Amino acid sequence: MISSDVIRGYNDTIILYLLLGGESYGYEISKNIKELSEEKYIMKETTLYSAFDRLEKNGYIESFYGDETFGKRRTYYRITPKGQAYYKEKCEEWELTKDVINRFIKEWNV
Amino acid sequence: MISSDVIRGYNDTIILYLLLGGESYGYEISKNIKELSEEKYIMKETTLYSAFDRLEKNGYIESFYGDETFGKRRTYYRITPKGQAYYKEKCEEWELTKDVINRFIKEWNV
DNA sequence: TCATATTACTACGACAGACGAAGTACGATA
DNA sequence: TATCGTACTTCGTCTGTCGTAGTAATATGA
Repeated sequence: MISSDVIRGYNDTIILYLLLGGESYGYEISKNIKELSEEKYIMKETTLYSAFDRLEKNGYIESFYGDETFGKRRTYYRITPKGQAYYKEKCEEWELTKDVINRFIKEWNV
Repeated sequence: MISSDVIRGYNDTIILYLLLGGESYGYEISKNIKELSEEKYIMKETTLYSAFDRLEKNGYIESFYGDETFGKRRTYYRITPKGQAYYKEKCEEWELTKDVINRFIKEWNV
């Protein structure tokens, strides 16, 4: 399992990535993260929803209510152009980060 | 420049890596990080020294005073066997983390 | 029919780690 | 005499994560 301190800086990016694939809502995104990571990373609910707030405050996503006539009402999110630009930036940063951290990592493939 | 939230989970690992190369002290480690990362990552002093405290509390490093007869007295650190084991663990975790985050990253090499 | 599970959140409070600002202490150089 | 570089230390703030708990609706099974 991956410790949250490691992935911390990428929670927002992970959410934005999934929203690039179309509008979605909390519970679905949570399941998608679990699936795509093959259970190796599970984002906690509170972490997820606080990330939505932060992303919306920054203008990276927009929220709206679904028109479900059944079940509990969902809050849907869609990525904004600003969010897409931010996502792209983060992807570039990631390549740099990988490169830098790798310099401090040894390979133990013995 | 790399944002600190990203590298957060690896500050301890970075320090341990440098201590694997031999005993050292804060200021030197700070400079080594700067050099090895080619200025792409600069660990803040407060972050560095609080990491030392944490690492020592966890038994991953040991501290001792240098016997400088000039200049301000340095606190040296050396990595313990427990610290080496922890470092190794972190290296393995890093491979997993890279793999997971990569699944949420797009390549923009256009 | 009653309990439990699943979906879909919200609120609250605690905690850890990063970091800015400022200060201390020493030596070397200009 | 002043400033720069070395080598830290203290203090307080902020952000993000997360545990706990609660709400609200539908679906499933005994």
